[in-house]
Amino acid sequence: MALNESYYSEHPRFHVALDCIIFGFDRGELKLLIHKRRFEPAKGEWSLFGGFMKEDEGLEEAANRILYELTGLEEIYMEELQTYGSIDRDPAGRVISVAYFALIPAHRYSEAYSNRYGATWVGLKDLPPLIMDHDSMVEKALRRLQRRASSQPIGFELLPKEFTIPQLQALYEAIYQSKVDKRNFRKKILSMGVLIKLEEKDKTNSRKGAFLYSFDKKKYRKLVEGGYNFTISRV
Amino acid sequence: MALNESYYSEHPRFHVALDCIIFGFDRGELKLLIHKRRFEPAKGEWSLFGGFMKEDEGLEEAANRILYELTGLEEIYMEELQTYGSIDRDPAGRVISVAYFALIPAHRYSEAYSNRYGATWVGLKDLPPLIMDHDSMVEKALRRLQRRASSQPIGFELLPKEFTIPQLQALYEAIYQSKVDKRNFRKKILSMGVLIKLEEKDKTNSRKGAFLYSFDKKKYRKLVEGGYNFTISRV
DNA sequence: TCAAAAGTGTTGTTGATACACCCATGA
DNA sequence: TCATGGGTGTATCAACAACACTTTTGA
Repeated sequence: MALNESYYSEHPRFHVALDCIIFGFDRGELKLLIHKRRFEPAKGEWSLFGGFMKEDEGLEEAANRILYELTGLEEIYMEELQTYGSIDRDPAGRVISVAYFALIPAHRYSEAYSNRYGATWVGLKDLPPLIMDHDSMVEKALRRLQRRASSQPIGFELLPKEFTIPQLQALYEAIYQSKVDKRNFRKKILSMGVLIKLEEKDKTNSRKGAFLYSFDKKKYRKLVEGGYNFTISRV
Repeated sequence: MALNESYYSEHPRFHVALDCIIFGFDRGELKLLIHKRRFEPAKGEWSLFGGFMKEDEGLEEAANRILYELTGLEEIYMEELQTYGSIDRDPAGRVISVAYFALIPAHRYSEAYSNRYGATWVGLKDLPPLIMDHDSMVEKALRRLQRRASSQPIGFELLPKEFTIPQLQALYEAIYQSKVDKRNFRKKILSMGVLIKLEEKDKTNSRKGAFLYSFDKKKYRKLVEGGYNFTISRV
């Protein structure tokens, strides 16, 4: 800190906040975890989850802390989305906010946390207006999700360890917000050879039941090392 | 500011800096604009260009200011790369740095600025070690540039308004760091219909001379609106 | 027995790749 | 006249898109 003072002290300092755009997939719908803000300004309005960075933590660390506090989950998929720093983005003062985009397996998110923090899963189509620039963060996050989903196997972050192909397809349809051809989808995803077919079927959605699969992370890693490109086309 | 005090004042504040990864293309080589740092810590070592954000400017504004001060150029292609905020990234104190990735037409960059700021164009392959986490910024920026170049027509940001196809191809080869087939490249780029063939030839590189082209921005915009996807494959 | 979701192949089209020779020109 | 870089076309292959019927089973 002594150094800090001597070299940089003539420069202004800013509050640094983090906002998390948290996606989940539940009942065939892509959802966002939001809540009603509990402090001024804009108390009571819908908002993303966020918090201020502390003196003794790094950025990523802070984002992980906030996600952990909110969900009790660790090792969540998370990446930086963008940093927002307009002068007047927060009416209560100058705040630089780093937006993070996270995917959580909704089934692992417990109600207990929901009650504690007033968190609510809201379908993307039923999203209320959010405070400040949070709407544009969500918009950008969705575009990022769409791009990522088509070039990296991140869909699996949103599903249980064991899932069916129709479930996976429904997830992609929710992300792309468009229908996908059943046969082509199966062919493509299975041809990559990164799904492990299990013995059991899941019968919650049909009488016939659909086979369960799991994602073979190791095999995927090897493919990537060999230059393989995961792609699921958008239309 | 009154509000700021009342609501947020219990939270710490941080220095916010910006670092610019500035690419240029000159003599068939992809280059980076760097300089020897003029203040402590790490004075005299190679560094990206950067600066601290001021109280009365937004993030993008600050990035544009820094680029303008350094190059005298406006309307430069620029996008946020990532925000770096490890606790110990700067030995002199806690600084959150937002890294920006910029493309400038090297031919428009004047020597005058170079002298004033000690700026130097260095080929990517001859890059000296940079201070702090700047090396990883550059690495990430290069990957970003490669991805962008293959899906958006940003190559033109690095070339003069009028350029030849061999020049354009050399640029792509420099970005991808690999050779590209001449005939396939031509076919692909011309089939998109966003290049306008001019009358003149450029004879600086061959006796025969190569026809000059310019990029048709309007046509490109229309194509994009119609759902067109610019792609130039990587290999 | 029937409703509802799971599962299955083929064909045409398109885009990517690989590849070798002639052209124009100034020195 | 020749050395240098500019310019051109075709054939093969892989990936994508379109498309309709059968299977299973619980109610």
